[in-house]
Amino acid sequence: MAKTEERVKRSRRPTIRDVSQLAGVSRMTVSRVISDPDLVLPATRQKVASAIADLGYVPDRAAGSLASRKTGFIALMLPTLTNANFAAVAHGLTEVLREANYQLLIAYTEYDMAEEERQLRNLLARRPEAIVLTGATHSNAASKLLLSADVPILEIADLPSRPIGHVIGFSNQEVGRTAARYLIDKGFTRIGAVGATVEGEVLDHRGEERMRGFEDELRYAGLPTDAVVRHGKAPLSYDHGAAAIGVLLDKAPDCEAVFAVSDLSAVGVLMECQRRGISVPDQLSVIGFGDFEIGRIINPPLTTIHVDFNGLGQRTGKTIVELLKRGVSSETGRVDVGLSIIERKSVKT
Amino acid sequence: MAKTEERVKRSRRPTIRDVSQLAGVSRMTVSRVISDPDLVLPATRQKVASAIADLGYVPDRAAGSLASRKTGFIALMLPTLTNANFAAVAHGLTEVLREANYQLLIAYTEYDMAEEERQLRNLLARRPEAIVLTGATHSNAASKLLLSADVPILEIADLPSRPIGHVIGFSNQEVGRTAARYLIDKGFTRIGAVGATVEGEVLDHRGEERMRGFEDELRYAGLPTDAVVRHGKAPLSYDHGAAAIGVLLDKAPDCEAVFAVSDLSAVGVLMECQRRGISVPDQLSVIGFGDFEIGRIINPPLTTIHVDFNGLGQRTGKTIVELLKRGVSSETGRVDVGLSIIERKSVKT
DNA sequence: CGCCCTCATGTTAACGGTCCCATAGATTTG
DNA sequence: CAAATCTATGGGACCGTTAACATGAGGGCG
Repeated sequence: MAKTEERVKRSRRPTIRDVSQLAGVSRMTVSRVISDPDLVLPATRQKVASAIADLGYVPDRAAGSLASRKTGFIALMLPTLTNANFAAVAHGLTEVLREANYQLLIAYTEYDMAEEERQLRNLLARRPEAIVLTGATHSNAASKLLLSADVPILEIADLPSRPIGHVIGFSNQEVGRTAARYLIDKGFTRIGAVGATVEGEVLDHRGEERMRGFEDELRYAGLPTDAVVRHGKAPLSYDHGAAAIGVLLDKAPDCEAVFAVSDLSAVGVLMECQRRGISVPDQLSVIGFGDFEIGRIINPPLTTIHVDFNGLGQRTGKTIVELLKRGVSSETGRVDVGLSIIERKSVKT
Repeated sequence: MAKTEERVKRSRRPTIRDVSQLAGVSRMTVSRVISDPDLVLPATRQKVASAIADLGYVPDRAAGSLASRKTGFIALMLPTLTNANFAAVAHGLTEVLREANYQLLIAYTEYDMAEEERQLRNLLARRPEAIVLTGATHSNAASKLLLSADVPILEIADLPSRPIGHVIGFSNQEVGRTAARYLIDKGFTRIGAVGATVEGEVLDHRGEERMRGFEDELRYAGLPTDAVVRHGKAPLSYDHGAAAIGVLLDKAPDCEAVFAVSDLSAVGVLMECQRRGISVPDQLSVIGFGDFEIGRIINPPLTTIHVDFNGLGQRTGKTIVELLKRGVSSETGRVDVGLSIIERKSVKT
């Protein structure tokens, strides 16, 4: 009178065992109805399905993960969620992964490398089947953790020279260079830029790459780089641009054209110029990066460098699905999704 | 020569067993070093710690969850991630939950109720210890699932009349009413609004509540509601506002003041007005909702209704931590975080 | 000096699924 | 028509961890 009849336990969540008993089949059959119904006779399937419905059974993926060694998690590490382009990446990624029944595990680092490491450790404990990282700069410890994780690693939104996994991205340096070339070709000679500072633990590597590319190209053209201003810290936003352009104009009042490492900053620049009565593009030309929606709507519409972030997310998702379908493949792909200039009205022609 | 000595298995991930053998202690001791180090003698702790480091051991939370019946997951369901205010909620929530070592599981529905149900089922299979929902309108099946989940449910960013769990939010109707009252008090009599349509499965309940509150207040004041325009579908954005104000002005060219259910739309309205040479606020006053950063930076700065979304997220996080600490408590709290008008320059005084 | 505590650690049995193999009946095949 | 193959289902071990209880060594105390 012990063992068997302790159904007295008041209302825990139903398990697969409860379902199997109610349906009069084995646990394994229930499991099959859930994960691959075609293996089960329609009549049996029906019995099981109604037992599931009656009990309100919801399978426990933690138990399933443990047994099958597949968690269905994909880890995504972002600098921040409060940036439309990163959100777009997450969005595109989800779209694709949803279909394949993967669940995204999102962590964000606030551009802080120590935090990245902590977050990574947390994520790894969940045994993701693939790991997606934004940007290519990681601490040593982080790299070691990643390497020993033994799952596909995807580095996106960058084009690192020494990647540790698959790469799907674009060159942030090239973004900077393209912006510079564009302005130089328009005939400007007094050219500046605004970005974030690079001190401390909290920094925006990808933005800094864009700044460097920009400076390189100015130098290459024999132009001065003294109007390239690093001000405030990531994440960049409208206020950043408004403040930074002030600093820039103090330093170089004769500046004719400016590159902002983010459209958000660029919009801040535009608004500050309106306030100061500086006409864009007549007195100052502005080019941004990111092609945020606001740039299209603002007056004057913002000339910017576009990258298809949503598509980048989708592409990453497809790669992951592909990779996981055909087992481990350690050949590391490298995809450059490229970039394009969107010419609008904020640069004088 | 069987059983014991099959360490030949080439390099699976190390388990707690490997660590315990290397450190010469039991598995339980390793477990304690990880989850509550104070229970273990410093010397032992040290041995274990270095075994962990040597092997690069990372615990498997799926196994841990199964055994301890605690997953450390908190589920968050949002309409979309591409909205700064929802992102801010996620942000505030994470800040708090990080400390307490919970991992956020984010799902988004694209304002689609069928999708909400699917997502909910996925989330539930992960056994979250609490579930956070935005908005208070759910399908019947979803409500049933939620109720039987037997974990705290928090409904946020709304103030439902018949809540199914804890509520931390504000009244979206009150937002609409407040906006209307503000414009009425300013002496306007020809007042309109722009929001999204309400047809089909995909809709923005919370936005619609704001519209209703607005209409109610107009009616209460004896004013016509024919300039309240529902156009396009959620998620709202800049383009929405630009398009919707066109529709509104066709219908009611004499409109003096307009409420946009989202700042994003409001900014679109402002920009479209600039393009059409309509002076804001001289010819048309505009008030928005959400206090998005862009509204502060734009010219003229946007008058809007502010809700502290980041704080709302934090508060939600704290409530969850509190709730989980002191075991199940089924008393359902109700917190109104309130709202405030931010007067800037887009409404004529 | 025996007794009882406390503290550090070990032992055992779950947790809720799925993998792998076995089995019995139905169906094909030479 | 016996053997081989296929189909639908079942049985048991196992995934990696922790809860709960057991154990044994040391310390304080009357």
